[in-house]
Amino acid sequence: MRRAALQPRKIATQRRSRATVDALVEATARILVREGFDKASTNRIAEVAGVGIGSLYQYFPGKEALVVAVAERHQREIMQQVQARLAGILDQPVHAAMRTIVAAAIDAHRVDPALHRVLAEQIPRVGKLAGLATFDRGNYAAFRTWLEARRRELRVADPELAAFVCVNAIEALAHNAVLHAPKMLSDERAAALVEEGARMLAGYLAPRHAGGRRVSRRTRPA
Amino acid sequence: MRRAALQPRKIATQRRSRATVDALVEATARILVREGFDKASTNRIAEVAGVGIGSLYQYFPGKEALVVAVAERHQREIMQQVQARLAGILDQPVHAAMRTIVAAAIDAHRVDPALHRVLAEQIPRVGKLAGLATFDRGNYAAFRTWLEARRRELRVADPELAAFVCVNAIEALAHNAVLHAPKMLSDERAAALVEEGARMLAGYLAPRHAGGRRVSRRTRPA
DNA sequence: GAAAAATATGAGCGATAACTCGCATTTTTC
DNA sequence: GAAAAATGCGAGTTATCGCTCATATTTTTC
Repeated sequence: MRRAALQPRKIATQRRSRATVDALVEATARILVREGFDKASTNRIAEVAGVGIGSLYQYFPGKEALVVAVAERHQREIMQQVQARLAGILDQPVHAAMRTIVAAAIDAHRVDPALHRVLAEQIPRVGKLAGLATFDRGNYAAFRTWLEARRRELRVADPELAAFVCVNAIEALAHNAVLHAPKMLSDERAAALVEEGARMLAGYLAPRHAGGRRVSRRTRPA
Repeated sequence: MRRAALQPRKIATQRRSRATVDALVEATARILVREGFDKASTNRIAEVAGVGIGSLYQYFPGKEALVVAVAERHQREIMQQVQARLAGILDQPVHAAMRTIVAAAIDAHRVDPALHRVLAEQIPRVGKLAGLATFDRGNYAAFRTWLEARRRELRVADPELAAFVCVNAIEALAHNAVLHAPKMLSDERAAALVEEGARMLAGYLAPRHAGGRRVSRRTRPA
């Protein structure tokens, strides 16, 4: 009788209750992928999870919270897969770094394409979901940091602007290749796509010498 | 009693009934923008349109059809605004052409940003909606045609791949600038954004000389 | 201007959703 | 091993949705 009466939702998580929560999140993900967002009612989620509806509402205030939990789990998986690949990026020349980033972005979208699609489509509706915002901001900030670290080798007048252009281009390329144009990723073509994307970005950031050598003595007195 | 009994929906459109249809479409657009997709129930649409629900179902088979009608109207408005600007593109050098395209894409998204956002978010859910598919395919095909017409001046090994890369980059830039980063479009910065995008694309398509002059005698024996 | 066709209406039906609450079962505590 | 907490349950309440249909009103036809 500690504080169970109030704050009826999402409180305790010890022992088996953890299994209940996991089952609910897993069921939500399955339904989102196999039956679509509209079929993911709280009643159905509980049913698929093999859990009573009452239990669902003990841990989640509603359907949105379940979807958020699924999105966060998915994001965690992507992050793990991607961050390892981006570790060595500081030691690579510009063009190679871009190749790494584009390839990593595409692979990130391939972690669970069906789920990623549903989440990407539905996230805007789900209470503005801080999750995706965080995710994108993270990519954006990381890229900006990389840009500024390499500013000497590049020709970037406005890092914020350049980061905006690059991050959006990379994300769009990866997203649409995986979700809307699978033909672009069939073996031979996949490598070509990565190479083209990398060439575009490297050419944009370091115009004259694609290799990444320094190119002009200064970008501006500022 | 021509054929009214069967096919009860969406048949006749003469005289005042046209006004009813217009009122319904307009009401749908208003609700989508002001209250969101979820609040756009058929009952509410009819209410806002000042029309009985029965009338709604005489012209539209359901909510989806209303949303499709709104999307088609929005797309028509965009097309009118954009096609004029892209007319002179064949006479422009590569870099200038890219500038025109990027600027046109951004302006297209500015026709009615709030509505565009809702439609972009909800369209994936609405019966696969042929509308957007048509729209994007059109852009894609048009760009490919332009690419092949200019093949001599460019360095494009695979037009399909290049079109994919460019169209996605342009669309993402415009979409996110207008809908997620309005700060990028405040007067001075807007021009810079267009210029950066154009530079990236032109550099990608015609690497050595940004101006658009010919650059290599052939891309491949194929 | 009367019959017929077209158009407009809205109460209400059936379905389904989100969510509650009183109670059963399991686990922990001492 | 008994009391107490934690956890699990699901029939039932409330709300809203999409949609129909019998009927009323307007317009057209001749």
